[in-house]
Amino acid sequence: MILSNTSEYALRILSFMAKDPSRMYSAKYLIESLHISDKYLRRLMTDLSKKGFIKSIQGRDGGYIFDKSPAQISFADVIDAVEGIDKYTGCVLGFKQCSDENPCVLHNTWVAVREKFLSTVNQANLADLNFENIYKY
Amino acid sequence: MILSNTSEYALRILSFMAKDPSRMYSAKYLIESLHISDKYLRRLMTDLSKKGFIKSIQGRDGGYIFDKSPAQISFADVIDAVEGIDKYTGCVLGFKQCSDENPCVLHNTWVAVREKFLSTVNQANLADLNFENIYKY
DNA sequence: AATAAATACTACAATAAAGTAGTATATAAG
DNA sequence: CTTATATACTACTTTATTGTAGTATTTATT
Repeated sequence: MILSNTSEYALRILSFMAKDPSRMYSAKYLIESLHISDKYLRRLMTDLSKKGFIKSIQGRDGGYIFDKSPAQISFADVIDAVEGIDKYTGCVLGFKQCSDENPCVLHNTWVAVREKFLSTVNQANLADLNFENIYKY
Repeated sequence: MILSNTSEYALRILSFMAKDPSRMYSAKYLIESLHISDKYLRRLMTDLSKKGFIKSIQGRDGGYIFDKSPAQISFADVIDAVEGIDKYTGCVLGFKQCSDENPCVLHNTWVAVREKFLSTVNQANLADLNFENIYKY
């Protein structure tokens, strides 16, 4: 996968929640629907709360609900919060000094891929998805 | 980085060698030029030999030389040999049943990114690079 | 044949990512 | 105020990737 597992999970959870963005989702329901392990999902949800995407409601009948409008959350925001978008902005051959002015042998070719990736994850937001298919595992 | 470290190293080494594709390169020279650790580079070169990209010349004054024309080696070939291209062809949200016929919420958006990536790595080959800048560390 | 200088192989070590266990804390409901 | 049920926290375990060490093998040179 291009993204890390954790980014993949974060996007999977948040895009699942975006289908009905004003309701509260319990950890249990998300775990059963999306087949992500209990403790791993809970830890990730705590992280996403701290980053301001969602808020958690503790105690009996608690769960998670969006704290920010899904329309305000781009995929790039989520990836950046979870694993850092910087991972995806560097030289494909790993040369630190590579730049537009000082390009590596593959720079111009690769920039096109990178721009496509970045523009897509920046423009795609959680409210603008095709909800005809919502997978549950 | 989108690619694994090992893919990055493999591409760095092979594109470096492609500047002068008929000469032999010793491990020592590649290590010094590209700052990849001794044993790691050697093991990777052995793998690349087994995959048919290069051949090794053992014994005194040995080294590595292309076994196949760089023009015949695409970036996708190298990535596939080193870490498997399948990692980059799946659903961005990790749903195994996601397909054109049964798309996940992000499928159509993501296909554009994936196609750009795949077409680029398939078309880019080791002979068709811009050698104005060859970095050495 | 001996030597020197190179690659090949096998096993191990270090690191980072992913996943798990157990306890603590919070809160709605009765 | 007690209980049930939820999330939060801390530490540990597992797995995959990356990197290292040491020995064996190969071969040009003398």
